[in-house]
Amino acid sequence: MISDEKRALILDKLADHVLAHGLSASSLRPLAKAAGTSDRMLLYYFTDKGALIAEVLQHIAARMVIAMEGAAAPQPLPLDVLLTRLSASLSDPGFAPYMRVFLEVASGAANGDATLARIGETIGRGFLDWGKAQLKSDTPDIDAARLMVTLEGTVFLRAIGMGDVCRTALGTTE
Amino acid sequence: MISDEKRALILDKLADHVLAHGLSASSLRPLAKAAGTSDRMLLYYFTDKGALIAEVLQHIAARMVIAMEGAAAPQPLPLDVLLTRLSASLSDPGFAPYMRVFLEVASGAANGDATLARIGETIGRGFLDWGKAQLKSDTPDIDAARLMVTLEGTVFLRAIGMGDVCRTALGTTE
DNA sequence: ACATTGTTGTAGCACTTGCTACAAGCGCCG
DNA sequence: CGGCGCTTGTAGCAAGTGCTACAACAATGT
Repeated sequence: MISDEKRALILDKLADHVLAHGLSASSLRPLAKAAGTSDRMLLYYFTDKGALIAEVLQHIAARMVIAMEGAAAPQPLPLDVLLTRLSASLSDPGFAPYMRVFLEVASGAANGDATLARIGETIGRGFLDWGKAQLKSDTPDIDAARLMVTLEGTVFLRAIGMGDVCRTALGTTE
Repeated sequence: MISDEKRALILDKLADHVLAHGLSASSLRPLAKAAGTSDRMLLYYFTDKGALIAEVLQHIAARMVIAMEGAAAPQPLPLDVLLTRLSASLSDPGFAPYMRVFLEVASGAANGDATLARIGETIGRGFLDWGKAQLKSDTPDIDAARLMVTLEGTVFLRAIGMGDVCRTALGTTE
């Protein structure tokens, strides 16, 4: 087998590459080069390309959770305030890559990839729960769902150059 | 050159294939088979794969506009009513394929494909205007933006199996 | 010292990708 | 009829895809 540290190190570099270039540019040889090894070895470590991608995405999700904890507000906030705050965070250059791959995962899932669908849902549910914890609301479930829907909508629209529409919808100027 | 009718007929079949199988499964040879011709001929008709995809997506967008006109309400509706109506329409099996490729276009755009970004924005702006025309509102621009953000959010979330969250956010039961 | 086991490099396979060279067929005008 | 240009089929290329066979190496325990 392989040592856990080495595996974690490789996963880290693989995650970097996927976050920087997207899933569609993540075939075995580029990934191997990014991780400082060979495609041959990647398959030795992860058996399958599917398994590899699954692990890398889990790794990326874990990183995202950590990044989100750093972005958490000190106390719960009402929906509209949280919306503008998080909407700004999501377009932050440190955070945008996560949204890009999240979007790519969703697209793959919509096209029938069951693995991507499963991972996407896991990430999404985590995000939803995290949002609910940030919310000050009498109806936390409903508001968390609204938060989530709106935020993913802005991710979608910003991807096609309609960030202005997001700003209009949220009533923000910057 | 090629006759306009023949071109339109081929575009139709290409659009069918893209709507059914997605952009990622739309390489030249499958597309050619779907259109009843050869990859050689597709490149003869469209010069480039990029140009081909661009034309097919425009064609798909035009079809979507027609489909949306059929789904228009007889008179303007307030935001919340329109939201539940359209949200249901978007998951309709006749409409969902358009949302799937729209999502794929957005994902490609987010990953740096300028052509997809341009086409995605064109489609999105058309959708936004159409929504505004359906709205009964004192602040049509704001409400149209909110409509759009929310709808695309539901498309995103449904792709990863979180349709329940969409229902919670919109307060619908079915 | 030796055999066994785990790790790695080299080379390659079978396939798909977008695209092209070449030539054969086609109709059309002189 | 002859030539000319538009259309189309055959075949193929160079690059990239996931994956594998095979052998060499290193480590390790007996």
